[in-house]
Amino acid sequence: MVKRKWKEIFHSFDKRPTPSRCAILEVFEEGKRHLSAEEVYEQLRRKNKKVGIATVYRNLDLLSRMGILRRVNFGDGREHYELVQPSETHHHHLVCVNCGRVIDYSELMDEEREFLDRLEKELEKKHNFRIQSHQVYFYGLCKNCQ
Amino acid sequence: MVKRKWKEIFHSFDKRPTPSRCAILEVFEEGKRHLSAEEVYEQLRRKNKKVGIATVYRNLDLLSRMGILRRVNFGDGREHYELVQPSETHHHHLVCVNCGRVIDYSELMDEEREFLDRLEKELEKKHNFRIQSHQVYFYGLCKNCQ
DNA sequence: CTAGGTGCAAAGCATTTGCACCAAG
DNA sequence: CTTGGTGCAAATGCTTTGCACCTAG
Repeated sequence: MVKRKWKEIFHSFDKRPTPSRCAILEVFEEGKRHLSAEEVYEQLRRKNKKVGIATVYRNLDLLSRMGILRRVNFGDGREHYELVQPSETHHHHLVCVNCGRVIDYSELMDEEREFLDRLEKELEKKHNFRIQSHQVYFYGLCKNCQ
Repeated sequence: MVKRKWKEIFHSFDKRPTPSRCAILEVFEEGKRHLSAEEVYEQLRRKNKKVGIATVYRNLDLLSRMGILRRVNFGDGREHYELVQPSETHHHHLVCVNCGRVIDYSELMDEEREFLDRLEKELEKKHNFRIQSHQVYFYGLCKNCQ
């Protein structure tokens, strides 16, 4: 089931909540995080949804432009996508430089948001730049790779 | 001229400071920032250094693994590289989502470092993760694109 | 000499595009 | 019936690799 809110977003962009698009959103709704296009395609096949890989790419791009998904890049040579949670203004990752494992974290988010908000205001003024979002990545070794 | 410190790093990795490698480092030393492989290649041609593009890729990778360069990704489909400044433990960017322009900034770095250091310690303990570095990206519209 | 480096061309991958066909408003 | 959406295959673009040749220690 695709949330009413999403249908509204689709219509506000003059786009249709097609079966392919809903199926893709369902994959992310089921708890899968930061998936690559190929991984989304794989999940769809596993659920017996036949969607071409080109359609997956086109819709991941569309959903990102609509603000439903967010592109993230972990330096493994392909784009990954994750659901933008309604209450969330940003989202951060620990990336293992050895095995590529990615951990999402939310520690100290309040403090972090407070600090980054202040920094954003400063940067906007100084560089005449309108900041829309930000991403923070930590790189290192996960417990298995140390 | 390639700094003595770099030669030492090369030798500690059992690699040679070849003309190609020195020429690549010189491009970055001349103030060029976050260049793609193709852009490095172009700069070399402009300086009449004949280095194959494959060698550029191989050496950008090598220099990154040696910690002399850092890979950065601005979401434009290719990797970029920049010099790691000796005194610098991290480096941040404002990326224009419209034209792709990238601004480096250094405001509030002390406060930022203090905050991020604290966050890193917390994350390391909680996730048993050994953090080596981090990157912060702000996305938005530059003054020309607003 | 001998391992490390390089250039060139070919190969590899992730992603995009052209086009004919399908489907919803 | 007309615009938007899709599948398929071909094309693209960045990056890597195989291999023969070159070069510094």
